[in-house]
Amino acid sequence: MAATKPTKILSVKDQIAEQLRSDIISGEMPPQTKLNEKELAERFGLSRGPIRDVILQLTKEGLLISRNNCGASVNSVLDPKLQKLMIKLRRSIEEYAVTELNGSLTDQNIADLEDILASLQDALEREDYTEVTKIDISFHQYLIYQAGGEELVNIWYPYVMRMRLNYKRITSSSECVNEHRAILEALKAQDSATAIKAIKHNIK
Amino acid sequence: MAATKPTKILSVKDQIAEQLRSDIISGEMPPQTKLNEKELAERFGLSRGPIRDVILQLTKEGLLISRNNCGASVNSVLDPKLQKLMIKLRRSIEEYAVTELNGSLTDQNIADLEDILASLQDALEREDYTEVTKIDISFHQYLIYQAGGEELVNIWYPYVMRMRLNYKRITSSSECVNEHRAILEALKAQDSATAIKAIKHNIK
DNA sequence: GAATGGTCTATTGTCAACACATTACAATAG
DNA sequence: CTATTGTAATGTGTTGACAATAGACCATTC
Repeated sequence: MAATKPTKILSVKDQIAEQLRSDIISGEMPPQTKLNEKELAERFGLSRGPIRDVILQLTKEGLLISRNNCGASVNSVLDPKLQKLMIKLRRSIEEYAVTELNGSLTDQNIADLEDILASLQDALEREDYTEVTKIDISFHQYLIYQAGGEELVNIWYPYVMRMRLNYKRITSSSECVNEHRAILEALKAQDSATAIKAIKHNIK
Repeated sequence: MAATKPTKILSVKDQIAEQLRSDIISGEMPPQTKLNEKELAERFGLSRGPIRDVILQLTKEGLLISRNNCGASVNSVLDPKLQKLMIKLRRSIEEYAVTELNGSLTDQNIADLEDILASLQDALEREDYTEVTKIDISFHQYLIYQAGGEELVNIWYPYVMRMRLNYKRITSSSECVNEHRAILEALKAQDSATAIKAIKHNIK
């Protein structure tokens, strides 16, 4: 069999969730925007059932806020104190990940990460900042997943989402690629201390 | 108008979720147990819709694990390394909470907490350990909610659930009440350092 | 006998219609 | 004119029926 790149297969709900997350992160749906189930169902050509599932999921992720019988709306920015706490927690998780991964990354893993960095660079040059944000997240997610599997991704994800919600517009300079490259290089060199420093510097 | 104690009103889904959490924490549904939607729907006298919502919610909380088209099952215990990480993260959150709450608890808050401790004592004497666990959680939840609202509770909750999943049987000695009383006393005395120490001692 | 392929059943995913709650607005009483 | 109550419209919660899928079982082939 040809060693074709495994095409990611996503469930319907995951695709909808992905789309809505993009809309929220890009600022297309600012905080307080109300989500109408019927409307969304028509937009995606589905019934309300799957939409409701997605809304529940995004609510647990912290992007939306729902009240009984009153629907869901895009969550607003966090209290600065809570924001600081979230940054601290996310850092703890990512420091754990790079520590855990130190020396256990395969050549394939490194190649994958290089690919992600390449597409990050590409998106930056196209000035597609929504895409930049998504790729940025996927770089971190790759590390988290390798270190702790789906379980760890699930507890990590809400922090990223809330942080993204707070910095509406990503400060997308070329630093972005450099910061991530620094992390990758430290991991390749199996230099745990430098990797942690690089992660800390990237998460802010 | 009479100042009756406000009776907590829970949505149907929240009640189902509460029941399932109890079943899982009590060990009645050990890890790997498969959840059958139709079965559960009949048990609670509902259709599958709300049940599906609850399953999704508990999955996000980490109690269940779901795969596409294959249903959900009770999640298994964590890798010890991840468990240690979760304890660290939960401690960070609770330390934040007691620090934040220092000096800002109202008399009503303190009375509420005293009430919770009283029912904890009561449940212990009845040797109803599932109830003990639930009240234990509600004590902490009260603090978290006061410090950071629903938002903070939502990110805190998964840690508690996963920790409960790991210690199948609560080590329910009378220490349990004492540890919580120590936290409350430190808060009453507005002694932040002692409160943090007490929290740290309680979360393990 | 092991492996491949094809049914069959149990269970989940999706849908459209109905029941109910909430909100906004209009009608009425004071 | 203001406050309260009744009513209509909008949108969410729930339901039961239908479609699609995964896993088990059996037959067939090499």
